[in-house]
Amino acid sequence: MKSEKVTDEARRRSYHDACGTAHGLELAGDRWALLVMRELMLGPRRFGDLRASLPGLSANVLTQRLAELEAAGILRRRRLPAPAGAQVYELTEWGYEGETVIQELGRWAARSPGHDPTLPLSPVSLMLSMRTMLDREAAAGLTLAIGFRHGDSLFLARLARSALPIARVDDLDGADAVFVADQPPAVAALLYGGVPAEVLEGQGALRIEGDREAALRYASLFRLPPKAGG
Amino acid sequence: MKSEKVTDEARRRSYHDACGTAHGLELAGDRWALLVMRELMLGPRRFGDLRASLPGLSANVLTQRLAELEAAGILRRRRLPAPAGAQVYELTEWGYEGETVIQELGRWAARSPGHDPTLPLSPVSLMLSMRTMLDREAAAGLTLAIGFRHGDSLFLARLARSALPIARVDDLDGADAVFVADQPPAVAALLYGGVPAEVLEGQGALRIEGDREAALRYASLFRLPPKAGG
DNA sequence: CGGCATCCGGGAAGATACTG
DNA sequence: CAGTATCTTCCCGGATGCCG
Repeated sequence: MKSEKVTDEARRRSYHDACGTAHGLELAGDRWALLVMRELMLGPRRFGDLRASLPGLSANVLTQRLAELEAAGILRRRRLPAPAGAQVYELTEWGYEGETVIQELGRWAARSPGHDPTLPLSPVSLMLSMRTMLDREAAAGLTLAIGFRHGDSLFLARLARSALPIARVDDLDGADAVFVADQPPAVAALLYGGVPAEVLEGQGALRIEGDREAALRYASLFRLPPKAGG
Repeated sequence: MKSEKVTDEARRRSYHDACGTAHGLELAGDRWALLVMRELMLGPRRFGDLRASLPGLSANVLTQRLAELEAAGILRRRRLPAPAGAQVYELTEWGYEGETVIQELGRWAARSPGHDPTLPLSPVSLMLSMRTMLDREAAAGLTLAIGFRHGDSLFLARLARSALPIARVDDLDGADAVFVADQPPAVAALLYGGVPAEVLEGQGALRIEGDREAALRYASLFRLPPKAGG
C-alpha cells in the first residue's frame, strides 16, 4: 500500500529511540549540519559566507541543511533591513545553546591521535576554539580585550572573570591589542602549537598591533588537552 | 589520472578542517556511530547485544561502524576468558570520555519541540539519561543505592555527594530499592513524565522492591530541561 | 551574485539471505 | 551467535541552469 510506504519513508531517517542523543542526531547529525551551526555561532551569516567558510560543502547540500535546521527550529532566515536587503541565516536562542555540543565534541576529538591541527581553519572556528580551550585558572583575575582581524572578519574577545565572550564587530577600537592574520591557522599555531610570535611575524603570517605584552599574555592562556592513549 | 582519484577518494569523508568539532564528526559522525558508543558506555557488549539494543541497525553497518571505531582508537575488541570465549567490544579509556559528548547532545536535543519521549528506550540509554538529568541540587546530601532490572540487564546506581556512578552488575544485593520494569520507558515515565508510580504498577509496567520510600525519593530527583521556544 | 531546482555518478545505508 | 555477501534504495557531492 502506498500509505504504508509513506509512513516508512517518514521513518527512514529516524532512530525510533526516545534517547535525547538519538534525537539530537536526527536534528543535527546529518553531514555538515553541525558545522553550519558552528559557523552561525558568532552571529548571522549569508549563504555565500557559509559556503566560503565550508569549502567542500556544495550549494545544494547547504540549501538542504539550512531548510532542515530551520524546520527543526534551530535557525531562522531573516531579511536585513534596506538598503542591504540581503537574506541572512541566524540561530534561534535554542540554536545558540548548541555551542556546548560543539565544544564537547571538539574537546573530546582534539585528544584523538588522528587530529591534524595544521589543516585550514575558519575564522569562526578559531574564535570558538578559544572559548573551549581557555585555561580558566590561568585566566583568573585577568581582564583583557583582544581583537582579531582575518581579512574582513573582525572579532573582539573580552576576557573578564575567567569568562570569554566573543563577538563579531565592525571596528576594534576598544581592544588592548589586535592580532592580524589572513590565515587563522597562524593564530592557532601561536595559541596551541607553541610557535613563538616572532617566528610567525617573521614569516609575515601574523602581526600584532597595540599592547604587545597584553597580546602575548593572552596567547599564553590556551592549551590543547593531552592526546589519548599516547 | 587514477592516482589523483585515489587521493580524492581518501579525502571524500574528510572535512579538511583543523577544527576539533569537524574531526569529531569524522570520528563519530557517521550514522549510528554515536549510538554504538552510547550502548558501550556502561561496559563491554557483544555483537548481538548491540543489535538488540539498536533495532534498525543492520549487521553489515554495525560491523563497519565497529571496525571504524576500533581503527580510531575509540573501542577495542576483546575475547572473554574461557569458558565463555565470546568476543566483546569495549570502549578505550578515551572512548569512555565521549560520554560528555553524548550527554551534551542529549541535554540539548531534549529541549527540541520535536522530541518524542514515548518511543522505545534501551536500558543503557535510560541509565545514562539519569546521569545527565540528575538535579544535583536536589540530590545534595542524599546517599542511595538503587537497582534496576530490565529483563536480564541489572544496573546499580550509587548516589552519593551529588555524583551518580552507574554500573552493570551481576546481582542487586547492595541496593536500598530496586525498580523492575521489562520496558525501560516505564521508568522514564516515572522519572521524566510525571506518571505516578501507582499508575505504572497498576498497569503491571513497573514493580518496586525494597525500600519504597527511598525509590520514590530517588525518582523525584530527575527533571527534563524546559522545551525551547514554546 | 544569491538562492534554489534539476540531473547524474558514486558510494553509504538498509534489508535479506547465506556461511562458519 | 557472529558476522559476510548481495542487492536495492537513497544520500552526498559536482555541474548546470533558472530566476530575482
